[in-house]
Parts: sequence; C-alpha cells; structure tokens
Amino acid sequence: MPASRPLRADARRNREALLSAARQAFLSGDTDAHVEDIARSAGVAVGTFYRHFETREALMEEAYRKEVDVLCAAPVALLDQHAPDEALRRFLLLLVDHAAVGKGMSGVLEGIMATDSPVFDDARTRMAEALSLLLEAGSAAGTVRDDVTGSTLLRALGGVCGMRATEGWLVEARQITALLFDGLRHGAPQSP
Amino acid sequence: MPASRPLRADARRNREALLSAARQAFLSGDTDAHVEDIARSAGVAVGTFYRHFETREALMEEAYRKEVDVLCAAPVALLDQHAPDEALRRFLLLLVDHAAVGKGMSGVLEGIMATDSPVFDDARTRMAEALSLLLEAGSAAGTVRDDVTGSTLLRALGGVCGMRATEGWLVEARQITALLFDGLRHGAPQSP
DNA sequence: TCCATAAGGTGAGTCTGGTTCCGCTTACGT
DNA sequence: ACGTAAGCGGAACCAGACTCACCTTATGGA
Repeated sequence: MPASRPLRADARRNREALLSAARQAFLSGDTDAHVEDIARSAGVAVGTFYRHFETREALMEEAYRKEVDVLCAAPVALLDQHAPDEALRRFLLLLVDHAAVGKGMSGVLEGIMATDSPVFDDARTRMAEALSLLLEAGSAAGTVRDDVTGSTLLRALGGVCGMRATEGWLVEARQITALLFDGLRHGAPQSP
Repeated sequence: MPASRPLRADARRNREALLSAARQAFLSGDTDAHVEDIARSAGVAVGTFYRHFETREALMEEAYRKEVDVLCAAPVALLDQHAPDEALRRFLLLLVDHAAVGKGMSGVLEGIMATDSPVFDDARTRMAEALSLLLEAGSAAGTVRDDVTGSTLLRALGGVCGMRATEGWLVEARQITALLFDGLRHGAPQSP
C-alpha cells in the first residue's frame, strides 16, 4: 500500500501547485475559493484537480495538515519545558495564534473543532489526543481538574476559532482561553 | 413601516405553513432541508416561498426567532429569582438544554454564536446583550470577573452548540459550561 | 534512440440546489 | 358582481461541485 508507484514528475508538480494555490487562497481568507479558481491559478484544469483530490474538502484537509501537525506536536515539547498547567496554558494560546495566521486557518480550525464533518475526523482525533496529553499530565500533577476530556476541551475551543476578522478578536480570543484555563484549574483536586 | 397592509388571508396561511414546515424539518435534525422540500411539504411552490422569505437562510432565522426570544428573555427572570452568579449558571445550562431541543436548534445556535453570518446578526446582538446583563449583575455583586463581555462569552459558547448527536454530548456540554462558569468566577475580585 | 503504454491532463457536460420571473389566479373592497 | 392589487406556480436560470470519454506525454525497456 505505501507508494504504489512513485508518481510521475508532472503529476507531482501539479499536485504541489494545487496545494500551494489552495494554501495561498485559504490563508488569504478566501475559505470558500472555487475549485475552478484554485485549479486555474495552479495552471491546470478541474479534471486534474479531481485526479489529485477526492473532493474540495479533501484538499482543505490536506492543505492544513501541515499546520495541524505542528500544533499536535507542540504538547510534547511544551510538557518537556514547563509544568503541566503552564504547558496547557501555552498550548491554548498557541492555538489562538495559529487561528490568527489567516482568516482561513481559523475557519479550518473551526471545522476541526466545532463540526462533525468527517473531513476533519483525523485532525480532530489527533488534536483531541494532544489536549488529552496535557490534561492528563496536569491532573496527574494535581493542578488541573480531572473530569474534562481532550475532546470536551476541543469542543469548548470551537467558538474561539470560529471568530474571524472581528475588530479586536485576538483580545477576545485570549480572554476566552484565559477563562477556560481558569476554569480548568478551578476544579483541580486541591483548590476548590 | 409597521403593517404596511394586513397581509391577505391566504398569504398569512401560507407563510405560517412554510414556517411550521421549516421548524418541523429543522428541529428533526435536517438543518439543510432543501427549499423545494420545505415548500412542497407546506403545500406551496418555491415561488411562494420566495415571496415570503428573502432567502433560505432568512427562513432559518425566522424559524428560530421564537426560540431565541425565549432564551433572551430568560436572564431578566433569572436575575429576579437568583443571585447573579447563580442566574448566570442557570442561563448557561438553559442554553445547553435549548441546544438539546433538536439537532437543528443546536445548528442554529452555532450559527448565531460561532459565525459572522449576517443572517444571525440580530439574534447574535440580542443574545450578547442578554449575557451582558448577567455578567454585569455578577460583576457588580463581585461574584463574577469583570473583564469579560457578553459577546466574548457568546463566542466561547459557540463550540458547545456546535456539538450534535455525538454519544453523550449532553454530558460534555454541561462540563464545558461548568468549565466556563468556574472560569468566570475564578477571576472575580475577591476570590483569586 | 525510439516506441508502447499506462499514467496523467483536459474541459465540456452533468447534477444538484438555490433564486428569479412572468403570466395566471384569487381575495377583498367598492 | 367586478376590478385590481396581492398572491401563486413552476419552468427557466444560474452557480458551483463533480464526472467522463478522449487526448497527451513521461518513462522504462528494446
């Protein structure tokens, strides 16, 4: 199953072009760029697009996989550097910053977190696991409540990432994460 | 501008039929029922549909206005009966229960809270005001932090309402509101 | 070097679903 | 009754995702 065949040179080129055209469009805020436009600006026809990507949404997932990878890798590194609760706090802020990368990214994060769209199943699962890691470390250390799962927290973050382009949204987003973070500590074994 | 003319009898009948067909469909989970289906099951043609509603989305807003009204009215009553923080807590749970009414309702609440769709501008504003009322009462009483606005909290609730039909989502939703509630109290003047 | 051939590309066409438009119908005031 | 403005129907239109039958070309072996 891995690399059934190495993919022809022109094919790889086109695939790459499509992906980068998509990233370009999405990051610049045009989350619902038309397939035809993406294809054209990659210099290919729609048929070619569909040779490489199952559907329009599949492309979106692919386009953002890199970002999601970065995000999902963060917890391990953070836990290495900081106490669990601090690591959690930093991760939440990281999430917000990523949502800030471009209006598009925030749309995708929203798709990941706030919907059930099967397109983002994979990303959602990995993200929930990343959060679980942090929560478990925190609750083991007794600084974070232990009755919240990664997927619950993921859900709770959905709204944050849905915020786009509103005046001063970054401030709001930071406040929300602060709110959640305080809530997470509030119920911790020793504090209430 | 008010009642430019009392609307002909058959027209009112049809409008009502459309609205109720839509509510029926939406509440039973089919948030993206087709205009044609709604029209048919109301016993009219699409043309009639568009005589009464600007767009498909406009219908959705209309269909849920009643629910939103109920929700927005709650804070006043709650503040009458309970201390501000308790009123806030109850309101958050009320929101969750409303989202539970039907998969459709939760979709709409999500639309209200987690997007910028102009369709829900009105509902969003009113909801934010309702939350502000509670937050202000709470912060005046010193039991709730004072650095969070209604619209911020609204955003924070976005994810909750986006949850649909997942096994045990109600429990998750309650946990998230508890999380937010604890976070809201955590930063209150006297407690930290 | 050249050919055979399978991988890749093309874009007109299909399909789905929202929206428009215009001619017919009907409620309702006189 | 009747005239007419308000309503209604539904075929036509349009947008945008996706398909398919056919053409083009990279590539590996003779």
